[in-house]
Amino acid sequence: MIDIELLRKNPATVIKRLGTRGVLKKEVEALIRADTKWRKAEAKVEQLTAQRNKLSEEVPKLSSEKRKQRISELRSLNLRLLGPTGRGDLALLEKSRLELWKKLPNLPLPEVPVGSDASANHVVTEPLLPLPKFSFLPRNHLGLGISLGILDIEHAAAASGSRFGAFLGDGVRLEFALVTHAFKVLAAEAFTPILPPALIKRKRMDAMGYLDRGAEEVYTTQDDLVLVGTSEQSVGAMYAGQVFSQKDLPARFVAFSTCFRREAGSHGKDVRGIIRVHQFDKVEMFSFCRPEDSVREHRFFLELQKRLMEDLEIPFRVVQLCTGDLGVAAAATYDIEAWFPSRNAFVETHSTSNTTDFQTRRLPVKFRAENGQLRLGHAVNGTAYAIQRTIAALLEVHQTADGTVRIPNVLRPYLGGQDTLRRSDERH
RNA sequence: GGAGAGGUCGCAUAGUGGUCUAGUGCGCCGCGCUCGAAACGCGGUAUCCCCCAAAAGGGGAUCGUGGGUUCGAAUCCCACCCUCUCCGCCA
Repeated sequence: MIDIELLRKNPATVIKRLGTRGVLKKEVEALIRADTKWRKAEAKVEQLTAQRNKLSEEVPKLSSEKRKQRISELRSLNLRLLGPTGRGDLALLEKSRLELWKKLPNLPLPEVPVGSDASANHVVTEPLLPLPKFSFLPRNHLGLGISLGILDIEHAAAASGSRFGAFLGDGVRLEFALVTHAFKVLAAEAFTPILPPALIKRKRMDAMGYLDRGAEEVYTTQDDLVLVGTSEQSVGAMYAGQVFSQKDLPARFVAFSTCFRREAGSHGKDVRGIIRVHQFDKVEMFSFCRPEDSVREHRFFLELQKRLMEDLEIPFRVVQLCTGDLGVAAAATYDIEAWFPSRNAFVETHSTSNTTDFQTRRLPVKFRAENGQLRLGHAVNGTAYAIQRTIAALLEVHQTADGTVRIPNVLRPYLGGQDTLRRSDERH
């Protein structure tokens, strides 16, 4: 949720900044009106309540005659308090105010390029590594994975239908190698490793900003729990209500979890292979920090992501999302896009967002500043490795003419020194 | 899933319808005493929201959560959540 104080004090700024991401002026104005009405009603109800409390406190001191009279007065006062102009009305006003409030996305940071959709995104960094040149027609990750025997779509479909995949053999070992490497690199940067729950309470998911727009992406259960689409949601949810000491910030976490997405709005997109599936695994970075540090923390996350991709020797570029392409909770987002030779294109493998106080306000997550003041924290999240997409990119980039795939140096120690992925019937 | 116990201010505890603006102890902060410290004494020490705002101030809500009874609820009633102990089931 955005800062409603800011909206009250400076509505023009909020309208302008949200306008850059496609929020209509009337949506913001509707909230202002609802807020004003609610505040008036709130003041009125509180005044009646104060009066009620005062008269009620005196009851035990009154003589029995006066007491009867006072109690009947209080009964009628309570009727007013609870009636249509009292608390009932207030509850309705509060509800509609909250609904309008929750619908507004986060304010983009000033440096975010303005644009209406992905076509206005800025390429920040061109690939540092040269794009691979092949003397043969490069195969896609799906064909490679199947022929290497590390990817099984067919049997996964038998179990679960479309948009599912299973890793086999070296594919499994490759996943664990990536996970182990990410945890190793990030542990050295003061990230606390965490294996969080993948099912979280609906209200926590709501606080993280994933239910007001895009709720159709979320798998639900019969138990008021929802499946996470990223462990960012789990880690944020875990620290709902937390008050950190300032000295413990930034509080960094590296999480591994399976992620579940319905992909309801992506009809026909990336249907083949493991680029876009209902279930995937991801190592995720998450940090709670001071507001004045979140921009720096966000850049730090981007640097870590670049390093993790460089370690895999996969060419990539960095894209800064424009205002119109930002997720609901994000104030600024960078994507990393890896080179996919079979597509002759870059495909998103990483994303890192500064969500400022949008999520921490509702969770809430605060910290005790050195002067004793209680303040809202900021939250920053970012992909370390999205396993399926990363393996897909790795297969494509490091494929060779004979159908084998070179394993990047950095991963070999985790694989007992193995340097190549080859068909199981070619081994020995 | 079943049985039992419990959830009150940072921690520990008191509180079974109005004297609770939730007491006490510990911790923490400030002041006093002291060369300094300990001890001692005095004062302070939650969060959210509304009004008015420069500040001060006024008001409301919160005793796990949500309902209910009542003029009035930490206290009575109902439902739920969580923790602990045991049983069952299970990886």
